[in-house]
Amino acid sequence: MERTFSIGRLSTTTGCKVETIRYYESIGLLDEPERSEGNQRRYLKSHHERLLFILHARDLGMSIEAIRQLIVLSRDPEAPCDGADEIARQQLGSVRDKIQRLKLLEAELQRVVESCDGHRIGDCRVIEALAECGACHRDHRAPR
Amino acid sequence: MERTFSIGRLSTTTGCKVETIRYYESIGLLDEPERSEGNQRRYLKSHHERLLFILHARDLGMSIEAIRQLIVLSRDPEAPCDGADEIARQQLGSVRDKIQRLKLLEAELQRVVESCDGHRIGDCRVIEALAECGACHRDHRAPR
DNA sequence: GCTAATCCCTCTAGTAACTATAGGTTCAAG
DNA sequence: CTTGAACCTATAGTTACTAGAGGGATTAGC
Repeated sequence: MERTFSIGRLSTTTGCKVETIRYYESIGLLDEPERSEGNQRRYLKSHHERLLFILHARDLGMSIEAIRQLIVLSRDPEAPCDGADEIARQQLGSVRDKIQRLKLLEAELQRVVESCDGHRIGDCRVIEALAECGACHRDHRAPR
Repeated sequence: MERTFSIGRLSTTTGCKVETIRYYESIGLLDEPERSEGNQRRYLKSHHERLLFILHARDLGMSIEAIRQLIVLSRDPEAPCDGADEIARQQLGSVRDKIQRLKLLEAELQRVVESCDGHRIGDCRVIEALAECGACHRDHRAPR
């Protein structure tokens, strides 16, 4: 019989909170483990591995749904690999996209921060700068 | 009397959904407008300006709480401007931080995507690559 | 073998920042 | 004056967890 361990140990060995582990089980990402006589969860090494997979993917910004799809895909080694590859590529695209948008924000915030040189709100342009459109691409115009 | 306009018009002139406008009112970011005889909201230009301010700040990644603080600050033009400046600076710091972290992710995802050259899941390394630690700084180790 | 401390259980509700739905009322154009 | 779009409130759902209450289980030390 393979050695088992408690939810607390799974937590400390993965850096994932106990509540989060139970949450992942409740939404079907982690298989339900066996239970002790007293109804406590007893995990196997396979659970540890699966949880690390989930945590890494989350760290990389993947949604729970994307991870769920990867898990489904991985169950069938004969399936074409395009699906898994595609999910990772999409994620890469969205990360690059976020970087681009954040860089625009950075420049804009820089402008906002630099616009302050007074010492009273009345003289400070931070709030004014935020009220202006600046680099904003929002579709708005005067009401009428 | 200043001209007033409906919530629908405020929505189309700002690009903010009707529900979101009502939501901002409910949490106290937008002042409650007057109502028509039939209880419908009637906005003034000042509401339009305030909403744009909120939307720009949100676009720049500020939390509702930060925006609320800016609004409170702006009500007193004699207040020292450090508060407003500080909020914008914090935001700038957190944006720079996010960019840094996303760049790390980008490199890691690039690695994951490049690791696929098979055509069956069994040969594809995308899933394996995600199961490995790679650049992860998570505090985990084998369970015992 | 017993007891205290620690761990674990379920269930419910809360978080941010909206979004959506249901069921009903008002407004404005023709 | 009718009709259809726009509006109203209230409630519940979304994502990905986190926190709390009120209990039972396990384990380390004596």
